[in-house]
Amino acid sequence: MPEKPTLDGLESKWMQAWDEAGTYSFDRSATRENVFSIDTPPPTVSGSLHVGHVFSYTHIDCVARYQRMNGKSVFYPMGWDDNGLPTERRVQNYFGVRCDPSLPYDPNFAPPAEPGKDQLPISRRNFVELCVQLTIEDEKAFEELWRRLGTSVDWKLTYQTIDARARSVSQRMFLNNLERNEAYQSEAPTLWDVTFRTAVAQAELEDRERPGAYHRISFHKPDGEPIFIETTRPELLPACVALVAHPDDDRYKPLFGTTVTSPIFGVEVPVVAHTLADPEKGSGIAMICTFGDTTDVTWWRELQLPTRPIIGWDGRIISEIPDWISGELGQNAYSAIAGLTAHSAKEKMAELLKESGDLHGEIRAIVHPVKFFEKGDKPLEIVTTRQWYIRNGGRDAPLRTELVDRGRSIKWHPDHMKVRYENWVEGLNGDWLISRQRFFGVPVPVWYGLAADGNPMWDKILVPDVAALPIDPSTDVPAGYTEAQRGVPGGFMGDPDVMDTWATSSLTPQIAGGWGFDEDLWSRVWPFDVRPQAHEIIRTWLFSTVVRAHLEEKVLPWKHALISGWILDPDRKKMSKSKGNVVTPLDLLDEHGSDGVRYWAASGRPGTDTAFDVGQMKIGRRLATKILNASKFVLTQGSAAPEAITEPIDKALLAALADVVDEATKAFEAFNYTKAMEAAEKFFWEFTDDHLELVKDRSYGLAGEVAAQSARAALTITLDTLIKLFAPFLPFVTEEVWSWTHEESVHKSPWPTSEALRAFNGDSSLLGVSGEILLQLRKSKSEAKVSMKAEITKATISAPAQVLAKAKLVAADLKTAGRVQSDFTYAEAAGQISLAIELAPTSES
RNA sequence: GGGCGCUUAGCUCAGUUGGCUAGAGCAUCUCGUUUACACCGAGAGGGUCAGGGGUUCGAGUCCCUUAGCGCCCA
Repeated sequence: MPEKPTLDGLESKWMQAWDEAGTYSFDRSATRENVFSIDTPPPTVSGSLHVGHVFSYTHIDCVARYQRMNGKSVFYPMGWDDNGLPTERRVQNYFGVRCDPSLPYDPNFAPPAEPGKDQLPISRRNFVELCVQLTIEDEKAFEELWRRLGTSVDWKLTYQTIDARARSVSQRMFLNNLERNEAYQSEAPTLWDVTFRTAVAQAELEDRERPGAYHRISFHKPDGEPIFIETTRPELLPACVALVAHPDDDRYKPLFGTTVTSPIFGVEVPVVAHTLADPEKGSGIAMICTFGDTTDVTWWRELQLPTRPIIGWDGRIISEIPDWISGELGQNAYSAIAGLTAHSAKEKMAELLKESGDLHGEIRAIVHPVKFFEKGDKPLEIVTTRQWYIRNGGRDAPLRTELVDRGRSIKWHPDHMKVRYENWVEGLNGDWLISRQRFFGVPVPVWYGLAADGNPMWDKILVPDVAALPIDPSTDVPAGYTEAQRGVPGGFMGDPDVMDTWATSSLTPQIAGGWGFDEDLWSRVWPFDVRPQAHEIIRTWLFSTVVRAHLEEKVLPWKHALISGWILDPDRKKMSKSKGNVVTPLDLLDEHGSDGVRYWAASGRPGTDTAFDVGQMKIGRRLATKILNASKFVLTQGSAAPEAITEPIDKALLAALADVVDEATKAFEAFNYTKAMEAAEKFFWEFTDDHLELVKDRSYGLAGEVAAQSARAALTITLDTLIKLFAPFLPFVTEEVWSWTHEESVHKSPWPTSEALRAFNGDSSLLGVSGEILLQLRKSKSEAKVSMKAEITKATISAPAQVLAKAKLVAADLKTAGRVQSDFTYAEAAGQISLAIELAPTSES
């Protein structure tokens, strides 16, 4: 035991010791009922480290540490989510390169020392190599933070969502889905990000309020009479396929079944009826285009309208003049907007309409919700492409019902988070689009046969042998073919796409748990006990994981979902980089200590958004310091056998402690780590402030050896128990204190139980009586503005007889602790305890 | 527009099935160097539990309603 204990240096000391001793190693001889398995979020390593990480990972770590002490073999792997768009973006900026899949691989390629002004085009394989290289660096920084924070992860179990095992699991699961017809391809209108030139899924969408403008435009009836529509997208006029109004709208009823002609382009389009047309909106009649928004897609599908696409994959107006525009005027107008971005085309179109006299009144500015890719910064377009989908109930009511039921049978912490899941599943409007036209991801593991004319036969899907996984169809060759047949008529071609990141990270339990490659491990961990995560990814990560487990095995992937809240800055806004209020987590850990920061994090209950508060971290650090000092005191007193405990107040302490143990245990079983910590903390401060002060002199031996032994034995038991109760939250200081008297780690010691403590038959109400008397003794000195050491000549305790009887049991300790010179006198009285106190005259008075 | 959550002391938050004379920490004020701890200790002040209505012997807690904040979904 150090002379002057300190928190400084505990992190590095114990990080290393735990690593060397394998303290957190998963014991894979344990069978399923003795395992606690955690499917923890693989963080996106290309993002920056922030306090949100520290926050939520502390929560599950507290639970993991409790379960470990509770006798479970804890399966707690860490993964890194490195595949996907964020990494591609980071590599582009970091190295100044971009992926051009048409280029050949350059084995001698080295990235420029400094990113140039223009991004250097490189082959896909070179690009992927850089992605892998950079993520390995990023992962080191992440691991360092996690270790520093004291997460009790088994680092031997780490995986990456791009590593060979993950790719293999992901591809194998996809092939299973394909075989069961749960994965399918479809040529369909798709939400498309023009910047990244990839399809995006419903789960990746977000609505953003954007300025727009209503343009009032006249179409023309056969008799030349105008009919007015209002649109925010006049540039799509050449893509118009019909006008639509509500079937009950008397203004337009006579027009249904007739045709009108579009201005400038002179294209004849039908007027149709559909209930989705809103009579209140604009003029009540709208143009349907290929495709302005998802409602256009619905109309197009349900009314079986033609397809007239004019927006290309790059978000610009397609250059070639469409064949449905025949007149010279229309063709010239189209040429004027061809090649422009949607934004520029809109302005040009407005000009042209003004010239032709078909733009009426003022352009009316509005603000309206526009769909964006959550990682993108241009509005999504809708283009028709061939994509892969996985069924998720989005267009299949029975499956949807099954998935809603699955969600309901998860034990959510807090419970109300389940509605997020239900809202999402019930609002799905299509299957899960999993193919992405990107590069750094798990390839869609199929090839297609090429017809004699060289065109792909999309329905002639060539699948790899499971034993060959993972594969890359752009370099691997399907069975029965040779590389020479790639891209030639009668040969084959690889699917050029990769899968959505979520298509792989929805399989983290399978990847970490050994599905398909370590059946022994799988049988010990599956289904997992808990999925900890933040609420904003319930619709993505949580839901997609449920989908995959349901499709594969008709089971839930885990029993519990532990949902963390967000970190809010002091203005109650979500912490974000753009606001410049993100704090570097390592600096925080340096300044307040890992235990201090963990204390703050653990004070945020499941699902509750929590203010970023260094004050709480300071309190946590103070608690850790207090634990050091109180432990030093208790352990310096020496110990004694439990049988030595004879004093009623010592037994009372243990009885109260038993209640705390039960409370903390019950809270942990309900995943309420905050409540468990608060119970321990409240008791600890009462213990140090009152009980230690009360029994200190007796413990020194001032009342004889028998009474001293009773105090010491009770103090030791209490301290040991408290250290264990704090261990899940403050792993460093508790380990330090524990190590003074134990060989084995506190983190592998058994969680305390209350039975042994209750066996002393203490009466915990004694603590309340002694505490109240102690308070009044102190108060009398405080009000007299004298030292706590000042002597009291006489004190009379007034209380009901029952209470007086209890007071007498503690009188000896109270007398010495309060520096009362003569024995207490007692007066029976109804009501609260009250004291009449006479202070010894001080030298000044 | 639909849904979920929140609103309790200056601040951050507890408050179980209604029993509360509403708690804690921080901050504030006063006092105290006491051999575990000055990164300390002791004591004190501070609240119409967002507003309104209802149920009940009794409401911070249950019901209705209004307002504000946050989030999810459309």
